Amino acid sequence: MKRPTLEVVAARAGVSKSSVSRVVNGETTVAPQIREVVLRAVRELGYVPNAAARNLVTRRTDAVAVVVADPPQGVVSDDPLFSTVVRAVSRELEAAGKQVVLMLAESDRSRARVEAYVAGGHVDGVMLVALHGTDPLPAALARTGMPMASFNRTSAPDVPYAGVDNTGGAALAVRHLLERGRRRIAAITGPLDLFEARERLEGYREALRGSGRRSIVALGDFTRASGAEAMRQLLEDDPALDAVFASNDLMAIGALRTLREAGRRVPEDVAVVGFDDIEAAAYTAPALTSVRSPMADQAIATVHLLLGLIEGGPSSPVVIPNELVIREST
Amino acid sequence: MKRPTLEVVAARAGVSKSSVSRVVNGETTVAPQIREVVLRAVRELGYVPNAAARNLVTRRTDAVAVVVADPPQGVVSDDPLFSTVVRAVSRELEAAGKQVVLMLAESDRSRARVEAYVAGGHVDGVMLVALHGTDPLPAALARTGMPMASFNRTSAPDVPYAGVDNTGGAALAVRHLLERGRRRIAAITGPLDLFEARERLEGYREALRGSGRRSIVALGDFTRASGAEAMRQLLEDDPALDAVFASNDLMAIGALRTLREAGRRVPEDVAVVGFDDIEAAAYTAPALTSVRSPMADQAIATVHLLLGLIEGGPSSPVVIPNELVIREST
DNA sequence: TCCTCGCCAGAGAGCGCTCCCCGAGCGGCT
DNA sequence: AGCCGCTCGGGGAGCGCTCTCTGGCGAGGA
Repeated sequence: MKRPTLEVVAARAGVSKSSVSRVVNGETTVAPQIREVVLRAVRELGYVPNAAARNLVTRRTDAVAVVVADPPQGVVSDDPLFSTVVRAVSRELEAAGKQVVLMLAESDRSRARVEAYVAGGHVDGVMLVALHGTDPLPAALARTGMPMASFNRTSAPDVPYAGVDNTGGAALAVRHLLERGRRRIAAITGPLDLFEARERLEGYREALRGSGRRSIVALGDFTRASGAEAMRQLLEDDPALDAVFASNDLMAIGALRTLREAGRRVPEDVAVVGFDDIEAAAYTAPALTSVRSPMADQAIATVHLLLGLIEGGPSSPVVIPNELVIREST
Repeated sequence: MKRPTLEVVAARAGVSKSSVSRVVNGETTVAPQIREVVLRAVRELGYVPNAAARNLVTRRTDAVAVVVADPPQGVVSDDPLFSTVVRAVSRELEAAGKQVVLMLAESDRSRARVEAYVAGGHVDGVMLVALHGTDPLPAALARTGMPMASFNRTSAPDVPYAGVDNTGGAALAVRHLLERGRRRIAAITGPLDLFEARERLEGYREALRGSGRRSIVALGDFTRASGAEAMRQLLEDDPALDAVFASNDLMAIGALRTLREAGRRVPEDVAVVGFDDIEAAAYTAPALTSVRSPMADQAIATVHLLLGLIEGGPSSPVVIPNELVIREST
């Protein structure tokens, strides 16, 4: 089953290849009756342009690589971040007529693969998601000169990004706990090679600084399991704590579980705040207070950043504001 | 910044284009010293083959479309299914040297886009995810003759798929509830145009049939919110119920919330079983008993089905077995 | 009436690659 | 020694498209 080519369509319509090409590409300098007859031929033959041939000569691919980079153990694997972001990004890129080439950069091998692919000019631009702060990939990709934008800040300073106000959001959460009269407020932080994690921790410290309260920090990796484990450690270190700020909701969910097992009532004994306001936050028992940072908006902003860059426009980081959603856990 | 071509590499290495092509494509009929000198030239120039040119002549694209089809309201949007499946699929396809082109088929427009894209021969095969039973897309795509495999069964009978034993799994869950001595066992079903939902409901009915118990069914759409709502309705319809089987974990989580609000203790007053055993199931309060159906395995099986098909091999549906994971909720 | 200008269709040269085919070279057999 | 056959490198056509350039033709001005 061979697909018709431009030439076949031209023959059918009784015009030249050039004219068919012009019509197909929507150029205006075509007489109406020619356009008409060409369009009919296209329809009758079910003609679809061969993208490979077109790319070969135009040097455009109409494709964008969406690179999702996190370690194999999958810090974000079951994270709503992945689905939310990838979906929002796809939808937006498709609306802009771009194909989405999804690439996972987990191992060193796949990183090299991504780099070669991008350097090979198979895409018009690159969209980065979920990068470790120490990951060399963004810098390597930036060196190819390919237009690029990142969901959240990365280690490469010149890669434009859309991010949320992590520091401000964390401070918001902690101040809320202080207002509720909590005195010993612990934090569960994410992996500190991630900018989000560092900034959220900074916001926690900042808010606490003014209050004269001591900071108590346990390290997690943004997964539920790590949140549960960190909570166990916090309870051991300071049994008198009466509040916890978790750097993301998944860890907050893990913390809730540990608290329940330890017989602590939430929020009576210990108040809990999360970050991200994922959908699951409204379904925990008790429902989780969380800092809402609209990931979909952030994803869309990143896409627009990238599209602007591809068009040759300028780019400046975008910061998405966030707000506190108060539920039962505080 | 222009990339080097085959010809440039050939000149540098002092051999013909043909030889370079052979080396690059790993053909064996090349003398070692030629291979050596070519490889060095490739390295020195940073040569990367132009995929467009290659595709143009070989008619292979080394790309696979992963089509995720669900309505815009996003039945699976926050569903771990999306991230788990898309990740597993990507990883497996990348290992096989295929590019992953992610396409969402939500609106009619995007469905048409997918169809045109596939018909246009831009990919070597199609992988279908999350399709409604009544969706005309699988049949339309099947008509293009493109190799295709589906994650879960679809309405098009001749599309090979990898699925789980939905009927058996549901029956497993319900029999477990019966063994626990439950007498009024309700079900929350998913949207009935999905095969999974229909089959799981069938399993519920089948297991109940032998026991002389009545079935009580409420309709959900696989989201948490719908599970919560369905549970409210079930409590209203039959306040004496003492167990619920939810067709997926997300709805079970919603149901748990409603039960908590209604002051019913789980599992003392009402036992709850879910389906899928997503990671969150271990973190609900109380932790959720669920039918484990390894989605990643299923995704991988689907990929292998597709790859086999692309290679021209035969194909027969694969059914992944499942097991019951018993936790606190029953 | 003739020339110029503008507009629009057609011709054709590549884009970078693969792959068929040819021919050179060499070893083994008669 | 001559011939056959086999291995392996090179030449070059052609994949389907775009885009520049050319050419034809009608309109308008001198």
